[in-house]
Amino acid sequence: MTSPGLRTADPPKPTSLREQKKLRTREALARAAIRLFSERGYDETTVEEIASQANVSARTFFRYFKSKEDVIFFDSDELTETYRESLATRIPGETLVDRVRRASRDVLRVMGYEHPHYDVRVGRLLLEVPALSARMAALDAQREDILAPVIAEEYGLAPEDPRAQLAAGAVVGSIRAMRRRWLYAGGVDRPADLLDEAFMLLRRGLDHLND
Amino acid sequence: MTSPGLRTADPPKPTSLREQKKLRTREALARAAIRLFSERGYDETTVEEIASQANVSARTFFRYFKSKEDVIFFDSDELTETYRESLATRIPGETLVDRVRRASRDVLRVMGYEHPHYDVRVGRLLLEVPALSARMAALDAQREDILAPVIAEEYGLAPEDPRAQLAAGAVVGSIRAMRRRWLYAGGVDRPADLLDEAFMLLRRGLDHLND
DNA sequence: CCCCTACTTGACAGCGAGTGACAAAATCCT
DNA sequence: AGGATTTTGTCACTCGCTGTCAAGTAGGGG
Repeated sequence: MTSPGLRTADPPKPTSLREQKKLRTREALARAAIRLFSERGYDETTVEEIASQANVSARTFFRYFKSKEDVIFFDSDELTETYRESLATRIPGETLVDRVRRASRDVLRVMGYEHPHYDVRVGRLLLEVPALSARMAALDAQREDILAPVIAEEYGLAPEDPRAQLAAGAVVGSIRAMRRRWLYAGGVDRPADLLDEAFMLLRRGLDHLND
Repeated sequence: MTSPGLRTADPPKPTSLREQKKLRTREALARAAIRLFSERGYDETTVEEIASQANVSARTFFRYFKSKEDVIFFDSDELTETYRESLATRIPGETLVDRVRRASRDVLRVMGYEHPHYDVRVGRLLLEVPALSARMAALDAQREDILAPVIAEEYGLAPEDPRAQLAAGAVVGSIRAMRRRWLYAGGVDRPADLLDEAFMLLRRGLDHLND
């Protein structure tokens, strides 16, 4: 609904000389931004500086990213799609909780360890900088909306049943809590481990939804 | 941590002639802002216009509110305190879930029906306008931090036990989901009713935390 | 009643994010 | 190479927000 991403017409081989340069510029901007953000903070970094580090004008920055914060979230559509597809995939014998956990882990896997959100410094910015935490909240809401009908179907409820929406909210809320813990409780744990712990605890609660 | 509110020194009778005028100005600004926001949207309303409606300069607006969005959240500290105190109060025979529900209802009660957040139009802004949803997320996180040790104590866990934090995240996530439902599913239900439904469903899940 | 002090306000200047318009430069195609 | 297309830089502008400073206003003491 918000960011169209950069996935519009790659069928005709996007590897023209022009496209390569664009890709390099985009990456240079993203790298510079993330480095500056984590070094000096978000508000303390101006778009002018980011653009300068990528040997480009500030105006050009906004041609690649809709906003300053977009440089952190430009691949969020891809991750959301991964989540949706993994949730849609059913593996025989797999419980609902396991399916949700698999989907969450798939998202982490697609992100990869070099993803900026894996950086604890950047991660904290996601919670502390209003513009970023707002995007984060929107993404969580998006996942709730994806998850709710899946839960509803599993329990034979209507897609918009409030109980399913509530359960989805609880699941996403749990994940958010573990994310916060990861970022503030030393930051030593791996996100995937905390995720596992969350789902281990969620299983009992969620399994009682159809009492 | 963010907004000091307007609750600093009212013991020595804040009803001097000067204070009265300040209060009226503050209220005029808040009313004008909320009216303009809900009529024309947040981004479409400039601080200049708000100030003008209150017969005051834009500079003065920022003397009363730290930011444009603060005009919506200036009483959030009071609500957080209500939540904290209600959670700290134990009523004999009351279960934990009932206690959390009571605290949430107390917050709604203190807000009162004339509170801007009761307005569906304003409420949607809280989810859609980045600056506002970021504040909302921060408030939810704050409540999680208040709730987690309460849950921990109830189940004999350490205050920072991840299970308690996760449960708190689930509870707050559930409430957030019901809030979203209230704002988008027609907006006919009363928040308090959805809250009750949420806690009815939460009871089962939460009661299995100490398996 | 007046003046002194403290507080409040308005006007101005300035910064950074973001956008529209237009011209210059790079790239692509033939 | 030349023309069409795309990308980029520059300029100018709006709006949120802040610092500064001078002017205005209320309250207290003489």
